[in-house]
Amino acid sequence: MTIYDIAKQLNVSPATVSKVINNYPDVSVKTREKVQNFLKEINFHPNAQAQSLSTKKSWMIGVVYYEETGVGLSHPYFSAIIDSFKKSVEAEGYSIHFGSKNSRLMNDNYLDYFRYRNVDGIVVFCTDQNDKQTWQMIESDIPVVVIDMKIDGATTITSDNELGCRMAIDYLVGLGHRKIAHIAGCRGNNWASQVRERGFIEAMTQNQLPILPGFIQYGQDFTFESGYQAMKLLLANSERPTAVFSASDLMAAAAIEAINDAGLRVPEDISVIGFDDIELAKFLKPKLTTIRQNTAELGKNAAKLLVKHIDKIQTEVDFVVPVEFIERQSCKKI
Amino acid sequence: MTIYDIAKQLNVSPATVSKVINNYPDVSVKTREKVQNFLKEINFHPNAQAQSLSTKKSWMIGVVYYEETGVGLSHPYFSAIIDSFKKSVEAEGYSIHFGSKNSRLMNDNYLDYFRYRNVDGIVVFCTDQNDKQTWQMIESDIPVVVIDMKIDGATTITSDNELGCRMAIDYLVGLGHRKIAHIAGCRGNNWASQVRERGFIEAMTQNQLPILPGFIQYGQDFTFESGYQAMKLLLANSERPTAVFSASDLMAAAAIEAINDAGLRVPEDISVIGFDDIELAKFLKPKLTTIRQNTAELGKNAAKLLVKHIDKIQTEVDFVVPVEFIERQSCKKI
DNA sequence: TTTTTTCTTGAAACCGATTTCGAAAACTGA
DNA sequence: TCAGTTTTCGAAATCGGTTTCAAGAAAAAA
Repeated sequence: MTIYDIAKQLNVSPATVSKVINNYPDVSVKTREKVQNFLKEINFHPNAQAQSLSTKKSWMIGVVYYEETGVGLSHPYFSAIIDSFKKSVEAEGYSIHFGSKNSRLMNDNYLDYFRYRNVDGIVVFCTDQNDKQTWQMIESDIPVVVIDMKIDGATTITSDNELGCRMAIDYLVGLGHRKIAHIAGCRGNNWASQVRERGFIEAMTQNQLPILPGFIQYGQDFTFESGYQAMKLLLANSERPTAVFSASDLMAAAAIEAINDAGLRVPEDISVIGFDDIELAKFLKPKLTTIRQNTAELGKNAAKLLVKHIDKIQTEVDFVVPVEFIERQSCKKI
Repeated sequence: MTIYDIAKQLNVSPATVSKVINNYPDVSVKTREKVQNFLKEINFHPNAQAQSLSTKKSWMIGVVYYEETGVGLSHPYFSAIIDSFKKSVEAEGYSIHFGSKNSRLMNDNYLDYFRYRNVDGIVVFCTDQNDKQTWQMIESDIPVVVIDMKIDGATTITSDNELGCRMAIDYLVGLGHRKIAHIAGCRGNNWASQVRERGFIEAMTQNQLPILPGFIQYGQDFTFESGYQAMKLLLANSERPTAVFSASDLMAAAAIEAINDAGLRVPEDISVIGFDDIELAKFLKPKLTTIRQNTAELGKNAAKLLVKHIDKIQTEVDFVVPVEFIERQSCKKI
């Protein structure tokens, strides 16, 4: 059933039907009601493709994330943000569509894909600063919002990582710790990882504490396994830390495991603090003290900013979402 | 840049350009190469909407899941399946598009939405058997695959829940347990919950063990909180179980917590076994023995079946994916 | 009542592809 | 060389909407 069929049935023109659907003012009340009733009756929904073709608006938001870094759909941090993002854009009339490198299209980058689909905007997740594809998208004419990374010239949303680091270190210092080590997310271009490492260093400096040699160890893409290795290195260090600040909860979990495996206990021997507050955190033994990223707000604001960007109301903002300190049981007074 | 522009540039007709793009045979080698080279040069991608409009094929797969039951995007079981599903359909040329009840469209059901978008197929997740919307979709002309539930007249994919239950109970029985209780997913129409409860009962019967009064307790949508309450009830029972088979890992985690809070220990006092093998399972103390659902296979086969369905190669299958027994440390010989 | 203004309406062009079908061009073979 | 085939090509219709604009109808002003 098309607007042509409807037009014929009602003895009006397709143009009129279209106008009713789109709430144009130049339709008389009588005609409008006649058409509206009929539309309701047959539960008419226009064809999205035809609509997009002529309006050049698809009401789709493209979503990309980078599987390579292991931060895929199944990472709880990511999926929580997407969940919230989805709800918010839907409230604005958009739907989300996942980017793909498609065998059929033989496209080797996401921008081409999104161009092909004519998405109205793109949200990019968790990537490194040198990623070519991310830059391609940012520099394109399609509105883009980047989550979890600041980039000049792009609209970005991030958690207040500096604050989070300060909270963590101040807390540990408050408990009397002075020998505090850091497990960084990775060595390389991951933005969050770099920022948290810098945040750690700054917070230590502000507390006039030295960072002992070997007290920063690097994970690999925030994974459990790499966190475990990093913690082992910290334990093998000549000086042993009394507290460890991990750049992610997953690595914190790994650290706890490594500490236990070394015959030591958390928090009695070593305090551990994480970052993220994924669901896992409260199931660890001991329950993990951590810095919570507000995934709901991140997703919601990403959506808001993107929609504004699409509507040309504003461009290029760095939006920072507050973090929250979550005290549980993995840290102890020294 | 459209095929018309290209046609003009190359002094051919739009029809010819289209034919080259779609590998029609009736184009001479010379012309074909001329066009192909140019397409490459300008990195041309046709307009998806225009294509869909004329071919009536959108190369999009609709995905629905039910937030109400808490089995949203952020549930690790769900997102792992989607992840695998996504990869498989992309290999076949499709992309995934999330269903939405959209403020703009004012649609109050997913079928209308998917009709509007002209998706080529739909995958439905985790619902109860009486869900009207699921039925609407199944009975529609759009190919549908349902994950995690069997329904007559629909193509479905499920884990081998019966086998999983048998494995769990046989294992516990092998360890000498006779007083085994079950925490069910929920009281109501959830398919997985019902099947596992039945599976529990059958496995107990096969082992000629009685199910003591009050030894089946119900959670609410598999949540932690409800699992905790259920376990508390089991502990308050006049006879105390020596082992608990939980219908999900999350509820098993809750059970462990409840047992500990009651001053008892797992597995020394009570053995606990879960279902799913989500990431969490290996982080619990003790590490959770559980039945692993093969999310990768579930997603992959859902994709395969759906594509076959779309291509009209086959319809209506109940595909069952094997489960795997994962022994960790939450169960002990009695 | 006539003129002017404001409301309604629909014909037609357009969005960017696909596909049919007839005709022209290029080959056959005699 | 010419009739008969086979290739190659493109005009035009189609998919299902939107939007402009001219014109007719109705209402308001004179």
